Amino acid sequence: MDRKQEILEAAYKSFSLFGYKATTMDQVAKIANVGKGTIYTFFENKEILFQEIVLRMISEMILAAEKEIVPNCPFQENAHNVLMKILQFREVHQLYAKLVEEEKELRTPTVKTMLARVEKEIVSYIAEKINIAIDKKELRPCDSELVAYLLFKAYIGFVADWSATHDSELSEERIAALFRNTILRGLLP
Amino acid sequence: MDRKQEILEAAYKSFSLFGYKATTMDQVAKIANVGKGTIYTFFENKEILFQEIVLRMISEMILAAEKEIVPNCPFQENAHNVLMKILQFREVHQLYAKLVEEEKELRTPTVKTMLARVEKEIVSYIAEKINIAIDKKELRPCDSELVAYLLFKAYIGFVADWSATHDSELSEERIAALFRNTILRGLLP
DNA sequence: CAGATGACCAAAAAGGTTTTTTGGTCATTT
DNA sequence: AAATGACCAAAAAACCTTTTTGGTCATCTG
Repeated sequence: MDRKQEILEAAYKSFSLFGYKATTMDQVAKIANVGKGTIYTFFENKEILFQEIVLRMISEMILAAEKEIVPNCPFQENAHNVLMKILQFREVHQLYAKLVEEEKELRTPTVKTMLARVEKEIVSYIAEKINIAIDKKELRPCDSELVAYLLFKAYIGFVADWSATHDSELSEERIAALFRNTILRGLLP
Repeated sequence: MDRKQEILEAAYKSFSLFGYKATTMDQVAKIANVGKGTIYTFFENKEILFQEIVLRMISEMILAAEKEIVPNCPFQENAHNVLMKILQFREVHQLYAKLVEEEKELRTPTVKTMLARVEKEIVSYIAEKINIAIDKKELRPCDSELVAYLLFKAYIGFVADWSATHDSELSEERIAALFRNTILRGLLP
C-alpha cells in the first residue's frame, strides 16, 4: 500500500490523539508500519509532517463550513451558521480540539504557529464571503479583512471564552440575536 | 507616618515593578520600612494585599476613562475614546502592563483571577454607559452586557492581538472607522 | 541498486534529590 | 497594644542523572 498515505494517516491519528509534542516519530512509524527512516524520505522533519496534517484539516474544515451555506439565504444567516460550524469544528474535531488544548496547556510553539495559520485561513475564508456579499450588494462596502477578523474573534469570544468568566452558558439564539443586531445590522446597505 | 498607607505604596511599587509572583513579602516590608509581621496586621495575606492594590488600580483606570467623556458628544465617539483610553492604560500603566505580561508568560493563577476581575469591572462600566445611552434614546435597546463584552473584546483584539499575527499595526482611525461602520452603526436607533 | 530500515547519536526532556526561598506565625520587644 | 524579626513548613529553584526523542546514515533487501 502507499507508504506516504500510510504515514499521513498514522500521523493524523497520533497528532489527534496525543497532540504535537506527545507524538513521537517512532510512534508514527510504528502505527504506519514503516521504519522511522522512511518517514524522512517523504517529510523533511516532524514539523513539516505536522504542517501537512494541519493543512489537510483546514481543507476538511472549510469543506464542512461550505456545506452550511444555503444559496439564496441572506448573508446574516449564512454567516452565523458558517461561524458556528467552524467553532463547533474547533471544539469537536479531535485534532483541532487537541491542538487548542495543547496550545493552552503546554504552549508548544509549533502548535501556536500552526493554530495562527488555521485562524488566518478561517479569516481569509470569511473575508472572501464578505467580499462576495458586497459584490452582490447584500452588504455595504467595508474593510472585509477587518470585519472578518472581528466576526471570528467575537464569535470565539462568545462561544469559547464567555463561559470561562460567566457561569451561565450563552444560548445560540442569544448569540445570533446579538450579532444580528450589532455587527451584521451595521453592515446592511 | 501611616503604616498602612506606607505598606500599600510599597506593595504597589513592588507589584508594578516585579509582578505578583516575584514580589516577596520581605521585599514589601523592606520598601515600606516596616517589619514583615506588620503587614499581616493590616492585610490577611499576600493575595488580599494584592487584591487591595488591584482595586485601587481599577479606580484609577475608571477615573481616567471617565475623563475621556465629553458630555454632549455622540455615544459612538465617547465609546471609542473610552475604550482606547482603557486599552492604552492596559499597555502603559506599569501595574496593569506587568500583570498582563505575567499572566501571559507565567500564568500565575492569582494574577489570572485578578485580571478577570479587572475585565469584569471594565465590561460593567461600559455596559452602564450603554444603558445610559439607551435611556437617552441615543441607542436602540440591546443586551448591554453582551454588547459591552463584545466591544471590549473586539477592541482588545484589534489594539493588542492584531499585531501578533499581522505585521502592519492598525491605525487608530482605521479601528475607529471599523467600529463606527459595524457594531456602533448597528446600535443606532 | 533504489528505496526502506533500525541501530546509533547528540540534544533535549524527564525524573529525582538537595538546597534555597518564601508566605505566614508568634514569642518577644518596645 | 502594636510592631517586630527569628523561625518553620512548604513550595520553588537549582542541580545532577537518566531516559527519551528527532534526525542520520551505513546496511540491508526486494
